Amino acid sequence: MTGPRKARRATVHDVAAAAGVSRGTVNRVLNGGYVSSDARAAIEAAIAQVGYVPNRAASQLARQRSQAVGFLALEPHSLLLEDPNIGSIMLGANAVLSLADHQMVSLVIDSDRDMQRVGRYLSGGFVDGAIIVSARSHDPITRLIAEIRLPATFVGHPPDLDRSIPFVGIDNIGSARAVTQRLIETGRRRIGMVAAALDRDSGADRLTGFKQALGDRFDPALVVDVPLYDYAYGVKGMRALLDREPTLDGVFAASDAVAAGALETLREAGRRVPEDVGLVGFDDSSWAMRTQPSLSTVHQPAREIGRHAAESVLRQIAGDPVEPSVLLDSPVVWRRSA
Amino acid sequence: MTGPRKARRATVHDVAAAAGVSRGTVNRVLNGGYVSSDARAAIEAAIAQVGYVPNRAASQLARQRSQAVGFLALEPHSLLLEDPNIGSIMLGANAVLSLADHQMVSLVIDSDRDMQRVGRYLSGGFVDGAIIVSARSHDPITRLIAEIRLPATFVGHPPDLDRSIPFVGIDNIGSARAVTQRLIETGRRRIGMVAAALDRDSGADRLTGFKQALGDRFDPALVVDVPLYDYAYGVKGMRALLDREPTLDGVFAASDAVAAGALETLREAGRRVPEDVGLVGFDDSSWAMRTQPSLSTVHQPAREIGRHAAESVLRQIAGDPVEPSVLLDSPVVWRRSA
DNA sequence: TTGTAAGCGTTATCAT
DNA sequence: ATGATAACGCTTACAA
Repeated sequence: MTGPRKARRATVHDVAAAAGVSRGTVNRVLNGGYVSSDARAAIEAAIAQVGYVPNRAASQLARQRSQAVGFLALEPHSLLLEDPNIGSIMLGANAVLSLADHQMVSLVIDSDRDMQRVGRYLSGGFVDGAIIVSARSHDPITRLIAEIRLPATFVGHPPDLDRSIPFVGIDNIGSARAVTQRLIETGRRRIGMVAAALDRDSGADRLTGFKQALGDRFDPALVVDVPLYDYAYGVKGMRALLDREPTLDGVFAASDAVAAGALETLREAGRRVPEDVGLVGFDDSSWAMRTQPSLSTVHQPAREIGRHAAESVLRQIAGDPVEPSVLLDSPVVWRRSA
Repeated sequence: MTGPRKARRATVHDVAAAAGVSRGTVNRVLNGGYVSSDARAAIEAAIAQVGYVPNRAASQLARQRSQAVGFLALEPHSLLLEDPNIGSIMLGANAVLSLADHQMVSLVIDSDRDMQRVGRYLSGGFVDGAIIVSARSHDPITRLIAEIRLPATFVGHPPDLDRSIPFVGIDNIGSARAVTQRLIETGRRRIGMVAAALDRDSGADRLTGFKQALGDRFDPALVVDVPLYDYAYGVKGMRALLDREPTLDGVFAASDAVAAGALETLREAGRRVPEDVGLVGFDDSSWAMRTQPSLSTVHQPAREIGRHAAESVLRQIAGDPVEPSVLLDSPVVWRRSA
């Protein structure tokens, strides 16, 4: 219970002394190399005895790499708290980084101050690469990364992408088209959309897909848009839509959270789903299974996305060629809401 | 577009050369100290000109500290994906660390391999301290932290706490008692509990509070317990409870997720909430507002918890005294389910 | 197979 | 106010 607040940590030097060999030899048993079994045994004993733990900062400085990869989510806090996919993306990415013996460090950016500090962290050589979720290319971090040529890949398609940074994502347009298409096929005639986050590529693309599916029958009056992928905005958007077009019988909500809000509004308005109105969402997030009825939606292969992003970064770090973009399959899953 | 894969980065040395001064002087403008304004101007110009960015690994090595604090969530992936509070805790912690110019790095532990690697990371001097969410003291990481005397504080009360590590949390027993109490006061006579995660202190404490509130009227037959705080287990637990005691009119679910599952089961069984059965949860997570009706529950001040934890770690790093434990207020919030 | 020594980029001490 | 210079702990040629 007593003792120095911070004991001096044993170094390679101490191990070498304890084992009666040179530091070079110690390093060889640590990092692989030719060592006699006598020496190896002595050194391993010494390591245990003095309680040696390597100092990564020193190693990083000498090697000029950190064996760490940053994971950044660039978004108002809401992302971290609300986004159903981000956790899975992290886990997917971590799984492959872990296998490659890289430490994933996730950095939260929640203020300008954070932005600055993280910038310094990244440029400080603390990570060999980075995975960036939902960046826009005017983000300071994005510029910084391009500038310092840090191996990085985006998750999601930044709108005006810096072509030098690869990305992995899904085909929002195609999936939105597909999900709308089925709404049409199941006989809905007046189909509206609660679009969201049109300032992001994902939001804009989902609207584009919706338009494409409807073709000539597309009616701009049947689209309302809200700023965020969010339950409360789903409520708001659906109310507006219902005001404009009380006879509507199909709705594409830009995300499951939005769909959940829309569902609540429809219920309040006395519309049954799916009997009176067919409703589809996007994301296949935890919302989708929790609503009553469960939501038909587009599945995002979040885990896979994370894996691919990590692989892409690792390849860049290794200096291997990478695909500038990969789009993963995001199939429509039909449940009960449409 | 062309150029070296990785440009050599400018160092203090380069800056010094470009400004025609010594490295010492450069360092002084970087880290504060007496510098003539001439020199300062020249150096600042040189910094911009050569594009100097400090190397944190070198700095860390020299200073023997990293200005970084680790954030670890020790739990099966589910935590990261499901736990509604963890994001808020992170944000709260990050806010205070950020103000103190510390980088929060969150490390995911999702496998034994991760555990090992993170262990090395922590002992490698990459962080000056750590915040640990939901550890148990037999966790290897917990032992390690105690061993290397890394400044750390727990979030949540580890069951058999290593007294040398402070913690911040809430009073699970008291809050469970309070929430059960109100169930009693509103006239419920046959009150059951879907307990969960009894192998954790939070789970066990909530059950204890429940017992305390009921006193003599506590009936062990009205408690079922499930392994995890989870919707699916809520369904399962509630079914079991209903089988045992069809006449029950009040239920305390160990978490909002569990309560949501229980709610669904009650609905399927034709019981109206709150008319036939009063239901309360715990956490005040996003579930609470999403269910129909919304859940009465116990509010966890997650943001505050994060802040306190961060402050505690910073104080330890600074060598200041810290409270061995702080319990934050977790008020009951009444909504519509009871 | 093992030892030696020169870095890696900063910081800190001590003269000047 | 400024300039040398020695750490910091590890890696990596190169010698032996």
